[in-house]
Formats: sequence, C-alpha cells, structure tokens
Amino acid sequence: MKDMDIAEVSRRAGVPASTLCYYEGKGLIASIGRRGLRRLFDSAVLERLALIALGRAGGFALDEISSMLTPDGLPKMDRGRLDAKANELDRTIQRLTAIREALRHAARCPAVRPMECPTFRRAVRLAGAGRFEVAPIGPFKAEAVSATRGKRKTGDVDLA
Amino acid sequence: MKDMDIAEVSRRAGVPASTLCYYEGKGLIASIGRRGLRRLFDSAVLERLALIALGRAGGFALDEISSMLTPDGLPKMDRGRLDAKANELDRTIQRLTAIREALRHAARCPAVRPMECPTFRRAVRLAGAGRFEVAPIGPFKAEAVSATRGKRKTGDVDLA
DNA sequence: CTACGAGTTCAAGCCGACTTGAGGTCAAGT
DNA sequence: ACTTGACCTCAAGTCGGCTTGAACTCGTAG
Repeated sequence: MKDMDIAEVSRRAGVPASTLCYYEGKGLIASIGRRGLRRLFDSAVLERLALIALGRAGGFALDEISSMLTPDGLPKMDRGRLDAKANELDRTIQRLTAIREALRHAARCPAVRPMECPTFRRAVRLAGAGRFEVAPIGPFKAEAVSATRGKRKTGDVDLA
Repeated sequence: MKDMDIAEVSRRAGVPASTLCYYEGKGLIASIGRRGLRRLFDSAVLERLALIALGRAGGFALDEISSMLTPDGLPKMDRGRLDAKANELDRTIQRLTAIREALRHAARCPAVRPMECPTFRRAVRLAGAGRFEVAPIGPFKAEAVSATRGKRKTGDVDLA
C-alpha cells in the first residue's frame, strides 16, 4: 500500500490535519516515517482513527482511549474492562432515554408546572438529575443514583 | 414558605454554593431578595434546579436551558422545539447503543483485528464514527460534548 | 534555480461550566 | 462590643480537545 501524506489521511478520515498532529503528539497514532519533515502514514492509521472516533463518540477521553489500544492498533483491554465500559454506557443510555421521554411528554402534557406531573417527576428521577426533595405529591423517593464521577464535594444531599 | 439561605439550597439541591452564584449570574435562577448581602431563596428554586439538572443531564448547554425556561420556572418551549430536542437525543441514544454493542461484542469476539469482524465494522459505521458530532454523554462527566461546534468541513470519510 | 505552498513545531488561545482565591461585609452568638 | 465565620464580589484558574498563529523547512513544478 502506498503511503499517504497527512492531507490524504485528513481527507479520508475526515479529521483535520491539525488534529492528526495532535493525536500523534499524544501517542494515539503514529506515522510510519517521514519524507523530509513530512509525515507519512500507512493505511492502518485509518482503521486506528476509526477506533478512536468510536471511542470519542462513546464519550471516552483520549487518554482512556489510548489506554485501550496497543501501539499496533489492537484493543488491549480485558473482557472485564470492556464490559464495565459497556455497562457504564448502558446507564448513560438509560438516563438519556428517560430524558427523551420527559421531553416528549412535556411536549404534550398539559400540567401547568412540570413537577406537578408524575410522569415528568419520574423522568427527572430516572435521569438522576434531581435528587431534590421537591413537593412530595405522591411517592417520590430519591435513591442515590449519583455515582457522579466529577468531584461533587457538596454531594451529600440531605433528603431526609 | 420560609426562605432559605444559600447553604440550605446547596445542601438540599446537592449543588455547590459557588454554582448557585454562577447560575444566578447567568440568570438561570433568581433569589427572592437579600438579607444584608446574603441571598435568600424560596423553595421554588429547588424545582428550577431540578429542571436545570435535567437539562444538563440531557447534554443541553446552560444557555439553551435558560432559553427553555421562563423566569418563573415554567417551560417555555413550544412543542416543536421539544420534539426536536427529543429527536436529537434519540439519535444520540442510537449511536451510544451501537457503541455499547460494539464494546460488548469486542469483549468476546475472537477476531485478531477488530476491523476484520463484520459486526464490529457495522457498529463503527452505526456509531457514525469518522465524522463525529460527538453529543451529550454524561453530566458531571468530562464534557465530551463541546468542541465540535465548529465546522467539520473535512467532510467525507472513507473507511478502510 | 527559484518560488510556491504544503508541511512542520511550539506556544498560545478558545469554549463551557465551573472552581478557587483574595479581600471585603455583616448578622448573630457570647 | 467584639469575634466569628458564613457570605459576598470579581478575577483568574482548570480541564479536555482541539484550533490558530507565527516562524520556519523543504519537495516539487516551472
């Protein structure tokens, strides 16, 4: 396979050349050599870029992605790690699904105040958005859905 | 209703006081007055914060959220806008689902190189990886969202 | 041979959503 | 009256993922 210059990789992968440099700097991709100063890539990089894009689309950080790939582009994670990631994603999906339903519902629910509507409140709860002790009309137990991985130091919601 | 000081709101909503100030500055929430310098809130703010958290959890920007709420906390978006949002979210969910499947599959597929496996390739394709318009992932999780607000003019992707 | 322009490096900038720090105010407890 | 410490404001810092700019190199077409 003929090797490609950065412009061609950029074109074929749909990734700006500047990003390719950046990725190379981070060790996410590697050029196969140089012609003068210029990088040369072989087509394997396209595959690798696809994997990187897949990871990004899944919300993974670049560092995380690079820890998931060997220098030769093979995944290097054990099954447990992959499954853990999948589960994490699964929780995200469930949250987003709840929010989507909340939006759809809000589009046609006639309740004056959204929180008066049980369906809406349920969505809020599923979204893990508000463990708030708001107007307890009906059973509204906030379970610690948290798992907030940012450092929420104020994280101890009272909700007695 | 007895009004609350910022510490109480913070505690009950699980949101740092600094964030409450920040939100007030942005016009997302409002205090009902001051005692001396100190802000006073009434309990309606908790509900409003729940809506804000819901929006954030859905990956919406603060500006976007504020454009969706009236000053009195009622949603002000028309049905079309809500549905559009829901659809957006729906596409995100589908992408994430594809990625989740890719991960699960990768955990047990014996193919040496991931891209040799048709199932995996399909997932990559469904994930829309390559031209990423990376969307809402987690709240409180490394903001994967942002960034792509620019122009991805480096358009067509051509996977290996 | 020479100019052109694609490529290179490195530092700095940008965006969003906050957080942190310095320095100041003031309500309330003793 | 005095101390305490919760609260205030505003500027600046942080983090991730890039992008942009300036200054420079060098392969290649004419």
